[in-house]
Amino acid sequence: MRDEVKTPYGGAVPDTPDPISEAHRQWSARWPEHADHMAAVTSVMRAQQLLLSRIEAVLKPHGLTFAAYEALRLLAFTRTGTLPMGKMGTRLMVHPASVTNVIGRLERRGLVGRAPSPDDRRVVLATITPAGRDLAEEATVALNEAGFGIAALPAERAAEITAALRAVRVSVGELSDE
Amino acid sequence: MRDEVKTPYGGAVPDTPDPISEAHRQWSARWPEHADHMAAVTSVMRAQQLLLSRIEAVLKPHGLTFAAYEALRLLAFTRTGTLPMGKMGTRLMVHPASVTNVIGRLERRGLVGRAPSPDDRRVVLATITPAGRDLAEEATVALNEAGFGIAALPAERAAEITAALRAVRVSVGELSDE
DNA sequence: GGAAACTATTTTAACTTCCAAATATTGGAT
DNA sequence: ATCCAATATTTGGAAGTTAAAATAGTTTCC
Repeated sequence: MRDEVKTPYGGAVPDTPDPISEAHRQWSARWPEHADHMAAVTSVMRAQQLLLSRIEAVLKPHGLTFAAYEALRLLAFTRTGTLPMGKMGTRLMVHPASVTNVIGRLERRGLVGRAPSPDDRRVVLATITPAGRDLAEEATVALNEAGFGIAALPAERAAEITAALRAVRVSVGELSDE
Repeated sequence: MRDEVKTPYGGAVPDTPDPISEAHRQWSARWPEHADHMAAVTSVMRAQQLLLSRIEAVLKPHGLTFAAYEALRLLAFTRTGTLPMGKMGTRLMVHPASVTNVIGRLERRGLVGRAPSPDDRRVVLATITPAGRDLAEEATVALNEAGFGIAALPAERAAEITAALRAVRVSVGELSDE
């Protein structure tokens, strides 16, 4: 009886020992000075894919995608539980259209309410409902218990990743160097 | 005259100095033992978003998305320029349906051809055309020149990222520890 | 030789993202 | 007072993703 783990696709298994080292070698042959950059970018892409797939698996039983979870958590972390749509886009760093989309779906499920701002009628305020708060809390507990998909990774390794990637954010100008 | 860079959304600017440190602080207050994992995962997500947006900006003038570029490059790197659809999915680590999708679009543009395998008629072979090769080469040069979106990052920093993320791939079981 | 099991690809359907183009609303300059 | 430029959100459309089901072809094993 085979085990048949039913991996979601983020868990697909490569057919070479380490596809990234492999690609690095290939690149080195023709563009040696760019091979490290290529490998770093590919690593980020692949890590993101793996992590996202694990996180969504944790969230799925709670009926949330990662995008929905982030939106809900953002509102839950706000004192009043309310934020203008535009502000949410900035904080989550996603396109305004995406915010409209996610909040629309959360609204239909009664997890978030939507109302025009009294101060500026162009602005729409999203507000988390009690049900939304409960779900956010529940999902957060689940994610923590799952160690965000990398429970097996020692905390120091995790911190190294954050540090190494800070350089990317700085280089791209998201962060001031300081 | 303001500069108005017209940032694609990956380039949105946060409104706090470092949103990730911020989140780490928030998390530490309630779930100290998970804060590092949370921050690492968030960093990967954010870095991916930033890099993808820069890379797609480089690719756009050539009429390619990143997914399309990867498929084309994979074929171009093959000696014969031909690969079964399934194999492409494995190599690129994407769902078979995505391969069908991307190859379909490339085929319509004459960059790739498609034909059933003579050996096994379940199998469909994708083959890069001369036009496809030219475009792949052109796009690769552009990406190299742009340093894959992180030209400003010293090669050593790039290598650190690859090393740090290898731990994720190992922890998730994509790679054997060796 | 034929039924059953497995494999490869495509289709369908549900989501997500982003961009570009409306639509409103506000606020500043004349 | 009004016109014009900026701002906030939504809509519509192209792409990409995955899961699940449908189709077709191959193998395996009595």
